[in-house]
Amino acid sequence: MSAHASTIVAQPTRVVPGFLAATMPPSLSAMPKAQSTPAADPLAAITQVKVMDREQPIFAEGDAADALFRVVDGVIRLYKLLPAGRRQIIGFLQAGDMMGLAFAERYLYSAEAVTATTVQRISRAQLDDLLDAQPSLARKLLSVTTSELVAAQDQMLLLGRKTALEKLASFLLALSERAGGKRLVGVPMSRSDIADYLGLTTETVSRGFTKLKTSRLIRILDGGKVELLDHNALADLADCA
Amino acid sequence: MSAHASTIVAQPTRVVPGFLAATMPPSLSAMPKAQSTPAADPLAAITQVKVMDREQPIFAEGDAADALFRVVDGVIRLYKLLPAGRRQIIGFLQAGDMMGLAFAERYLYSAEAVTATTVQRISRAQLDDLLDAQPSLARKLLSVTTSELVAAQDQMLLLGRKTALEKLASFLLALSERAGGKRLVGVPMSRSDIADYLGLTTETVSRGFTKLKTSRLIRILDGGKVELLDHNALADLADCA
DNA sequence: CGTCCCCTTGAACTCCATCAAACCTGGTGG
DNA sequence: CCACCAGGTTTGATGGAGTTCAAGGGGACG
Repeated sequence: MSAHASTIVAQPTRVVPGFLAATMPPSLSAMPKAQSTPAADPLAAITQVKVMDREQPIFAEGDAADALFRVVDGVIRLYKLLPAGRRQIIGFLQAGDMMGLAFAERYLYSAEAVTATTVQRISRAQLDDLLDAQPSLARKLLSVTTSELVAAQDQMLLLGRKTALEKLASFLLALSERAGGKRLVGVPMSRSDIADYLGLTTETVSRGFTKLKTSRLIRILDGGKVELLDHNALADLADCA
Repeated sequence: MSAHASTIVAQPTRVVPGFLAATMPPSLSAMPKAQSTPAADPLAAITQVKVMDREQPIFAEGDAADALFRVVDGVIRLYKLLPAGRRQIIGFLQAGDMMGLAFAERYLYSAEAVTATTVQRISRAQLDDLLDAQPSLARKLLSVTTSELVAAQDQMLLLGRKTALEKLASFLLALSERAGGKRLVGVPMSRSDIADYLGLTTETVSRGFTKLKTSRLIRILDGGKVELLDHNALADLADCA
């Protein structure tokens, strides 16, 4: 089940961006400058760093949930499966995001690396201790979780009430926003990942990309990069009909 | 916008079920026996009780988010709208559930009473004070929010990857579970509410009910009650194809 | 008793899924 | 170094689940 062939390092030599990096500002994802905020991270003391290859499993739905994880670098997908094999990707995680923070015995979704990834592993027991010792941490976690809930609610609106093209436009804009609003957006996940995130099929996603391309709203570049040519038109598409 | 024609009472004379009533056990919703757990609720001291008629607005997306609410009795719907008028219901709230717990300036969804409803209003400022005074409260709220997040993820799976009939079966089972696993489930919301919750149309919901009825999986009774005739068959439908 | 609203049912359509095949691309081994 | 191969992607043709449009019940309330 969870045979992670990943490297486990004792403790990171450099401190990662401040604890709430991903959720507070639009996230300066993957900042390579070393220890910028040395005093910020209350979790740093109890983390193990794991480096993972792309397409590697991190944990699976149903595994004992004895740890949670924070993404330091790379992209991770969280997903749930139906018995028939249908997959719904719950979210893509990037630097600063956390996962596994459910107070349940077992993980309720699976996690896999999309790209080569570095994560911090935080044991549940140690986190509980830390929560006792440092009550303000609970408020930070509450804030993080609330943000996730807000994102989940937006995704419900998308899944339940948007058309294929609207979903795609929303997705690209969300990626762009997450990366700081750039015109050039990295899209490291496959068409089938995108499809399973948006409740579509790979074919429909592909056709959507083609349509956005021929409509001059985006340009598709090498290396999984997409250029947003008309941010406004995309935004119109994303929020409306 | 937010012209609530509701009664505001100073302070409840009876204490409502313990703080996490709805999320911890399958929820003994609406227990009419008076003050059962007198010492349990840390929020009781800062709440105002509001009694609302059915179909009344509580707050709207975009309103200043200066309070959060806990449902004492009745059913409430939370929803988001797309400009074109399409509606996605984010959730139905019942006794014990909370809403408005987003650390944002403004509400990110609208809330309306489905049935006649009693809610507790908790001002944000007072909650913040209470969180300072009583740090353990943050952990409880974290736990509540995490449960909501889990539910939201399940709903994403439903919206993205289930068929109309599977959605309906899942919905009925969730209602039943929430009510303690009874065969007889109260379904106080309209077909159109259900449709907007499941990402369908009223017509499809209606056809689904008919199909479940003719398949002998449910029976539709008066007063918005549904009897689940074959729990197993429904569960098969709900989790799979 | 009438009216309104919700629910149900029917018929036609449409968007997206499904099935199928060609295309591209990066990695591999000869 | 290049041909080959495997995987993902794109494009095409067809079909179906669910929507849309439309009309007919049925219950609650005045």
